[in-house]
Amino acid sequence: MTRSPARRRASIADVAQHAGVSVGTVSNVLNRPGIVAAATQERVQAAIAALSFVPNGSARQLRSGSVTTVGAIVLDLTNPFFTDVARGLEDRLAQDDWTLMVASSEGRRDRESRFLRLFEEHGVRGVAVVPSADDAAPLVALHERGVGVVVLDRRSPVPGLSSVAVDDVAGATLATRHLLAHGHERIAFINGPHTIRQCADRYDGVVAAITAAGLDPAQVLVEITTRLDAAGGEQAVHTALAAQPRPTAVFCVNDLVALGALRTLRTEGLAVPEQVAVVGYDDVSFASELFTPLTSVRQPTHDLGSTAADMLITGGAPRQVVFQPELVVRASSGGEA
Amino acid sequence: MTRSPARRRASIADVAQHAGVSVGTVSNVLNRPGIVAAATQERVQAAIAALSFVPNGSARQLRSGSVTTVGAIVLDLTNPFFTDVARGLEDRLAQDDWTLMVASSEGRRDRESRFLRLFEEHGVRGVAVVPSADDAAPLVALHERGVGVVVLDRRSPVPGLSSVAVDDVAGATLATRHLLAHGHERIAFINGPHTIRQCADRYDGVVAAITAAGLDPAQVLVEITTRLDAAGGEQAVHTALAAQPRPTAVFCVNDLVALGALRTLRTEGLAVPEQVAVVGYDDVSFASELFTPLTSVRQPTHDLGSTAADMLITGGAPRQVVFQPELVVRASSGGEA
DNA sequence: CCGGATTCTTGAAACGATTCACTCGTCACA
DNA sequence: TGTGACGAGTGAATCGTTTCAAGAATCCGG
Repeated sequence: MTRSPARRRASIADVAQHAGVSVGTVSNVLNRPGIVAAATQERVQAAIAALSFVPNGSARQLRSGSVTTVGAIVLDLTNPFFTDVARGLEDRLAQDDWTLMVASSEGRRDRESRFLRLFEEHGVRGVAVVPSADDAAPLVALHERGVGVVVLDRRSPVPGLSSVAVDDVAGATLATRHLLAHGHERIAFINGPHTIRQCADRYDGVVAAITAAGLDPAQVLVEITTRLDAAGGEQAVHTALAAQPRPTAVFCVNDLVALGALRTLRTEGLAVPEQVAVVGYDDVSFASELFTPLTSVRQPTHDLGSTAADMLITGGAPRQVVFQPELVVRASSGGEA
Repeated sequence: MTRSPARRRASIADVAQHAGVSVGTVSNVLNRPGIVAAATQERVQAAIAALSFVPNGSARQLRSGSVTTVGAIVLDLTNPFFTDVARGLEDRLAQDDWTLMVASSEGRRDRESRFLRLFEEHGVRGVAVVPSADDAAPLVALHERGVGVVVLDRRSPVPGLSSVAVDDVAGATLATRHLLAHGHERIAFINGPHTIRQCADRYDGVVAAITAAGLDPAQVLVEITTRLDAAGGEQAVHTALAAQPRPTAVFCVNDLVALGALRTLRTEGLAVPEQVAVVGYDDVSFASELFTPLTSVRQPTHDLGSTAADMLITGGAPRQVVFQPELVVRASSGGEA
């Protein structure tokens, strides 16, 4: 307690000296207590306590090679969808006493590769990544260097990588079909950049639904690209309303964007769903309690994470899992058609 | 590319051999390129690329001692309040190219100490912790071992530790005074366990406001303890409504709890604010867009995080910063008194 | 052509743990 | 009394970097 803060951390050698044993014995007390005599063990434990010794993780890892940490990179940690996925990862990892480090790429490739490198340098056992772009090469290379890799929330573009995804084309089709069934013939789709695969897939789903209904996407659809958060939604909806003819429905690529859209629609004095219908994506927890309860596409978030974690723990050949989304209809789209 | 995945990672020695130089030179290329001849540098870089060499972070750290990573432990990563704080930390750290590892304690001491230990073993430069309990001893000990420590979202109980907090007593007083001004004389306070200091402080604030109004807390107040999430709010509000006489207002310790409370009130057919007024805490992004826009206590979340990060980076003597909260009045409490 | 600067490069000693081949008593049994 | 087995503990090698004193090579002015 009176030790100066600047003092060097106690090492295993200090403990050994203090307890009057060899370093090997201290290490044994730490890692295989079974083979050390009880009396010796006590003395060593006392020394550990006296010096408040904490083993140096770098040294341990350097020598033994193994860790039980995995890294996760998501697009946006302030989006409840991704925190729920992270929770799923954590829960499954905790079962095997592994731990999770989470990082947020903000959809930027430079941040993604920086974290990827950081994780690799720290020798993580595996990574679960929601990619910021389509290029799988860095992930494949990482995998070839012996690090477990799971692509999260989108199908792996290459067969050599595992992935856990939800069918985004189907989800967007569900939502769009619903809006078409309500008679909307002019729909704004507030989306993120197509470099993010989920955004591209959802766009395809929207187009597919429109085409399947015998309509012309060029007539029906207005796509607006924006940032994937509430502020993005606020801005984008202004653009959407300026389109001619004016859309009667807005489909948002996620619920945060939808939140922003609803906010702007309200300040603009437009009634939802009477004047403008709104549909979101993710069905986050607050969707049901909004001023106008939000129709949204629900995804099995927790399972997404836990399945990915399971793949990293059990290893094995790459597999691609795809879950199916479902549409949760609420007031913002006018209810059941 | 054709290398077997099981192969050992390339080391600096492999690179040195491949490039026909010594390990020292490779290290210099990596860390002080200035002192290496251009031609040599090129050869080494080529070798690095050829072997897809990634330096071993453990070894580097073991030798050099220093890292620029800090760990953060929050109570609940699915609560937007804490992700906003984390974002504040991240933003400030990024300015100095430091990186953040986030972990969620779920309010459990065992998880908190596990992560604390993990961080220390990995040699983090500092930690920012929202403590799960009142005992500062482990944090003080950690600090004495030379790790930077900032207590987040509550005042440090001891002078030796830095902290960045918001005045919780004041925040709760603000909210309660507001409800009293609206004529509520029977108020339910849905709170978390008092072992979490924020919860205890907010309780004190509620009591202070009631007393200051010349009323008897025992008459006015019903406190219900629950989990700090939406599900907790749903349950607790049932208990609150069963109290005799029945409360006409519910003050929730955070907005997630308030979200659950609103949900239950709606399914129970009780009008907000006419039959039951509701006030939350944190003013998360969706508070303004709820079915009944939520009156809430706003805290400077981002600043909380960035200030903490700043303290960790700049070091210096321990200081305790306290921000002031403000009340944002919306419909759920009946608007301005 | 020499001495001294200057510029690069080298090689070996750390860092702090884990691991494993050994040594040293003890004890049981023939 | 000798032998083998067994339980405890030892100590040196090892992991992959960084760092630094010292060596090698080149250059320049006098």
